[in-house]
Amino acid sequence: MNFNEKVYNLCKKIPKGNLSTYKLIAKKLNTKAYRAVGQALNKNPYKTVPCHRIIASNGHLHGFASGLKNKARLLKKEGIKIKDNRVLNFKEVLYKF
DNA sequence: GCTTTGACTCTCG
DNA sequence: TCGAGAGCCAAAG
Repeated sequence: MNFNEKVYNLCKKIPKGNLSTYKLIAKKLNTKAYRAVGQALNKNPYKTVPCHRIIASNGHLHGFASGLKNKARLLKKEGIKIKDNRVLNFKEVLYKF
């Protein structure tokens, strides 16, 4: 299994209503390639990967490809509060694997 | 095969 | 609190 697939695999494990960060994923993979994780998710070929559930480590939405508004609304539907591109209840919905 | 770039994060001033 | 620099890894040019 290559690096990207590991990333996708972990993302799919995030339950609905939760989210995670690049940092945690990289940590779980025993690497510090935070940026590589972002790259992999940016152009992930798998529709099954909920890439919108992955955000920056400080709970800030750091710029998604398909528009922050869209992703923010999507997350809201799952019970995550978004305001000004930031996750309000970040600590509560953070999934730590 | 080397260089650049990017949905990142940490540290320092 | 905020910006700049460094470190990290993979993919594209």
